[in-house]
Amino acid sequence: MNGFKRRTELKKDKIRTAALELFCTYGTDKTSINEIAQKAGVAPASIYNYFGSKEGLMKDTFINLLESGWKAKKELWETDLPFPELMKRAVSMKDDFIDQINLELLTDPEIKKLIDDFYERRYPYIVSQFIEKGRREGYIRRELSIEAAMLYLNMYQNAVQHPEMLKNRNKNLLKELYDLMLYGLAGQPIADKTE
Amino acid sequence: MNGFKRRTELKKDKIRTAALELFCTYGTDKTSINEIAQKAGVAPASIYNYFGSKEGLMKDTFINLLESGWKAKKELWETDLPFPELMKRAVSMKDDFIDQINLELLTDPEIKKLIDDFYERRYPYIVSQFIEKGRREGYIRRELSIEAAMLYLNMYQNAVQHPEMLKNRNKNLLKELYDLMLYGLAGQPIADKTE
Amino acid sequence: MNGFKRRTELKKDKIRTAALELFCTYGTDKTSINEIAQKAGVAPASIYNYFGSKEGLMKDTFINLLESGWKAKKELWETDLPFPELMKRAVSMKDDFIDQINLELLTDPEIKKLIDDFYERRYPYIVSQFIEKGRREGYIRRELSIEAAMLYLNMYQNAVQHPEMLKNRNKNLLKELYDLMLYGLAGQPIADKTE
Amino acid sequence: MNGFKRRTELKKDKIRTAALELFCTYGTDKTSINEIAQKAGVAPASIYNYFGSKEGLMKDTFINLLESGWKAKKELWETDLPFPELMKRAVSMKDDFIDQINLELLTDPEIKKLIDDFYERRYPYIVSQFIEKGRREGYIRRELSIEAAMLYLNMYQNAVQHPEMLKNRNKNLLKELYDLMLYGLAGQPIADKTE
DNA sequence: AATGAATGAGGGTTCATTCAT
DNA sequence: GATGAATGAACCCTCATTCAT
Repeated sequence: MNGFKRRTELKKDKIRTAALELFCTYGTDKTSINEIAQKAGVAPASIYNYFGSKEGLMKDTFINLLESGWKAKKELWETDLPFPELMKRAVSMKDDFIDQINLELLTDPEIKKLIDDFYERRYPYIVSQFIEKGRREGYIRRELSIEAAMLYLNMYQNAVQHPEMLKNRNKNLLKELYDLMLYGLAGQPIADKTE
Repeated sequence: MNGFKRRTELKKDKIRTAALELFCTYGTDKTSINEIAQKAGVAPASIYNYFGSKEGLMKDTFINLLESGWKAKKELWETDLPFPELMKRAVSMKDDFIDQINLELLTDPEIKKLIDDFYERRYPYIVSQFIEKGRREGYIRRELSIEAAMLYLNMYQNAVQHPEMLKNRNKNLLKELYDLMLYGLAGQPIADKTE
Repeated sequence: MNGFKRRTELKKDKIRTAALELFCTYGTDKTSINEIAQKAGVAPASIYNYFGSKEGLMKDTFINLLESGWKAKKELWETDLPFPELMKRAVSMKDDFIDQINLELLTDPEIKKLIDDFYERRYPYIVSQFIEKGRREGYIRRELSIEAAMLYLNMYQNAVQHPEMLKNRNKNLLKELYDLMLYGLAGQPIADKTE
Repeated sequence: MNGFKRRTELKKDKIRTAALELFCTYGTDKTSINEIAQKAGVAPASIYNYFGSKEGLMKDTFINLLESGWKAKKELWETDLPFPELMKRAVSMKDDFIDQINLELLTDPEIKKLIDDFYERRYPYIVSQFIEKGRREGYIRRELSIEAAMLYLNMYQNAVQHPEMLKNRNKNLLKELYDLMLYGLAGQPIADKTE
């Protein structure tokens, strides 16, 4: 890559960074192209030169987010942590993955395909590995389907990352939630092994 | 109530209905007063006559939603269903209650007070009754806190009502989720008693 | 006048009173028909029944003001006060007469005629009497024209009633102004005879 | 300054000119951004690009007016004209200075400060010089306060510039007014030295 | 290639006025 | 005749996008 393209790539990244931060802080709707341009130190028109439209920039941002989130997740799964600890970390992992960016983009076929790929192939694969580990270590009963486990994980993730939850971050409450995750309303909480 | 006021009330309701639907579909930001007016078959200015401002309409919509949701919920809790059935219904009950409408309204003191009242008094009361019933019937272990139970319920509710879930409404998946609710990842699913 | 018409006249007056007060406080532009109606305790449509339009109401208000102002002024001139005192009172007399109501009405021929009548006939008549009195008592030099005297009086009236003047109502400043009125920049102030 | 900025500055000035004229003719309230834009030959949105808001444009217009008026006034005072001529010119000098633009802007702290500076420092300074000159040349009696002189000048300025006065611009009337300025109602007019 | 300027389309809101009862 | 409801036109303003340099 020559110095010309490198400088271009640098500017694109500055735009991406600015956009991501503003999008996550104020939402895509409340973030104007002008604000992004100003924060990135470029002219508004440049954003159009690079990304075509606001939706184009959102798409780019979203895909980047998805991929980097995927990478982090994959790294986590590939560690050798004991199952309960892995579970806790997976659940509490910041996941701008999917929630931060509004779903109205889903009309875009490229995005739709990516998300489908993600949900149909990549995510199930990783979750099935998670479940397999859980089974091997005796924490997950055999008959649980992957779909149910995926939903269950997402559910916990949403709950744990809910603003109210984050605000009153309460150790006991979190511990109870993790117990519920393993044993449900009826089951017996086990003695804590990791904390 | 004379015919005059009745017709007024009717129009107000048409506006409310249109607003609710559009707010829930597109979000409050992406819904313009013009759209609402058109869908309700009134002039935009009429909405201002009735509700003062867009925020006023949002407030009205939100409060209505909250109260009618509360009423339905209360009725449900007061039935005599066995605990697992009650749990399923509570969780699958449509609850635009709080999630559908954006939280930036929370600046309004009236709304804030209502929500606080709801979360500090009404909701805990009902959940504590729910838990008590679960304990009596042997489905909930004694040491579970009300806070954790509230969170857990909300979590399931959000999951069950998640668009994707609703789209692929899958009997088995739901059943698995309910099992997870009672017994977690590790526990033993019991033979289904209600289905 | 029967009871019917009397009640009608009463309502009209309530509207007039409300309108005058609001017009003078906020200006005619910033006063809405709805506000007037509410303050007067009638329906907005009633104002249209009585006065035809907002401009109609403004016209009515303006004429009333003009006439009542005229009456007060006339009464003052007909007293027997010594000239300097008369002058002070004339100048400091609250004169919503002409300034309070915006001049864009002047397009209306009826108003225009009234104002012309006022400025061409009634006001010169009264001022000429004032000047005559001033001359008789030795306070006004003989060669001063009526037009100039009219302007001069208005000028002082505006100055004395200027908000800033009213705010810092300063006895000495006022006294100086009255001296200037009689003797100008160059002349000798006389010993105060009235205060 | 390159051609780019020059053209921008030109457009800004076109907007300023259009705004000033319309503001003075119809008042700031009755002048819409659309009208200004049309008269200036730009898009309404451009006005917002340049001045931020209607209030911003008003502020700019007002400050420009104030400063340019000040400059003209200062130049006048610094000439060597004899006192009566100076006085005439000062009074008849077009002074949109302060009266033309509505006072509701005074909420803006920047404007408020400017006006205060003007009325507390700049204007008194110039008037005191005027008075000093008048005294030296024997036209102003020694005991007259600066406050009174300021008021007196303003008063004449308003009168001379009053629309009706301008309409019927009458040489004799004006001359009488200037005599009144120097000698009041009672004093002796001097033989005219300048005309 | 990069930019600052320019804008059209649309948003929320107000209000004098008319309409239906 | 009196009213509350209803509205069209206009206002200020924002912003994604295009244009001229």
